[in-house]
Amino acid sequence: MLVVMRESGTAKLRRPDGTPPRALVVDDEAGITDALVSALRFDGFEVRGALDARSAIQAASEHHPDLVILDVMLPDLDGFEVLHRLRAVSAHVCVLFLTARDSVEDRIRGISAGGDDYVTKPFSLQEVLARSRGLVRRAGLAQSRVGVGLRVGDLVLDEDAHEVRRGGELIELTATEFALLSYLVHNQRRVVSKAQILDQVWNYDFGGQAHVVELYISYLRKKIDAGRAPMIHTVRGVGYVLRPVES
Amino acid sequence: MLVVMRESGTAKLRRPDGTPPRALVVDDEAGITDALVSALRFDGFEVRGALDARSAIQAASEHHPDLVILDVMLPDLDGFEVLHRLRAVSAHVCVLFLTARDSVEDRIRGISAGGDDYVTKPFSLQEVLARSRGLVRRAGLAQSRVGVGLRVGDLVLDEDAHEVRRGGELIELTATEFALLSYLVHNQRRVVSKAQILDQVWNYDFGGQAHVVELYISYLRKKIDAGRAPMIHTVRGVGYVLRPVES
DNA sequence: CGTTCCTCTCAGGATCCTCTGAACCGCCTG
DNA sequence: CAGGCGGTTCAGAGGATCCTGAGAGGAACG
Repeated sequence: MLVVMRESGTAKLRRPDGTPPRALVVDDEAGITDALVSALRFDGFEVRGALDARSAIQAASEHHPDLVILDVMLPDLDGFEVLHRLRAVSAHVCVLFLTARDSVEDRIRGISAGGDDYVTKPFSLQEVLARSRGLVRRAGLAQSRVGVGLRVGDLVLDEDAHEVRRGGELIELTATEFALLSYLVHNQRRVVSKAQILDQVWNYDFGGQAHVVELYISYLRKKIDAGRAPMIHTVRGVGYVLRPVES
Repeated sequence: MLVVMRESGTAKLRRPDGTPPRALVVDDEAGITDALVSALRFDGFEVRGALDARSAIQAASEHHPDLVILDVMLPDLDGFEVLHRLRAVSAHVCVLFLTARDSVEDRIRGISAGGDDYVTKPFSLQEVLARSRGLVRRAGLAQSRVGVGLRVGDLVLDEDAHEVRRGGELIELTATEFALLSYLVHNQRRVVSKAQILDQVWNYDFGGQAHVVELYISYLRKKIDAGRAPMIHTVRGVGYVLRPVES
């Protein structure tokens, strides 16, 4: 259904006809919907947003998304009822549920299957993006695992296996370190500000200071760049950038 | 009728013409149907779903499935009657019955001859998937048992024989341990969350906490990894992953 | 109907991760 | 040259996460 096209290290998701994959975001909090819509759009999806179940089903029947990001708690309809109707419209759709941490979590269980996944609120945009990419990729590449790894120079990042290698050597990263590096890899050769990093990598309810970013950059350097030609560069007053060595 | 194609350790079911095997899921509970459809689809089947006998027979005559997963208790028609009509349409279709625990169990036992099987509710998705794979594989490979074993490094898992070996040595596992390992093997090199594991390996009505998963991972480690290079790895805050030793 | 085995709950303890605070460094500017 | 600013790094508290032993309850089996 979908194939992965390589292009200078980053894998780009494409449908068989060459068009970008389509996503639909459904959440009644406009702020969250907007953030997800623009994040997914920037990541190469063609996206629609909806604030309630009714318009979500409407949008799905016009737009035929490959992926639906769906808040379980909607004002008008139950999330599972929505899922069933969505499946009736387009059978092959993947669903990524958004749930509150403790309340609905257990109700999800027992219903979600291979084509579905879920993320608990509050989440980071990177988390949702990573899961979305994973779902869509797996839906299209059931028979092949080629193209999963992202490459920057001799740095390879496998989001499925949660694995990072530099020059073949496996590097152990914590969850936050991995999310940060993943963000840098997806934005390689582009300077990203500390504010952007905070927005994308940390949970949206995180109230802390940009100092954490500096700290985790420092951690990453120790693990990724240790004793090697550095790939993580500081652009003073602007942010950070990940570049392949020597260019 | 069907052959097994190997690809880097995991076996993939294929029909003789190279197309994926076709399945039809019939259950009047939409949640169960959706979950099974999605799970089978991600396992490589081409799947249709139906909520009642009438549309099931309709779908079967259009879709010509190799496998039908059939709830015995349907609103409009008896499951056995459905089976009879399905067999009229396509003679050598495999049927996997879904039955309530106590009600019809013994009647099924008599009925289920000649390659058919049944699973009692509440079931785990892994259980249904394993039986489905088994039925379809046996229907296509009556004379040969090649390709049954799944391999990850020196770990070999035979779903038919319910047998696990590491480095040739036979390892005794309980039913739950086997189901968990089977799930990990089918998702080798991919990190799976505790929530995903609960969804797939435990019965869908299981109300317990994700803590059980940790417990069974611990059991598995003692049996699989004992005194050897570990294959089961914890990814803190994310889940677990099964990897062949040193790669 | 008794025995055995399996499954799950509970709780203690160990480990690891994350973030705060503060010291330090170097560059730029006044 | 002094001071300020941005960035880096260290050390440690607190918390989250995970592991494992002990044991109760129940299912399966003879």
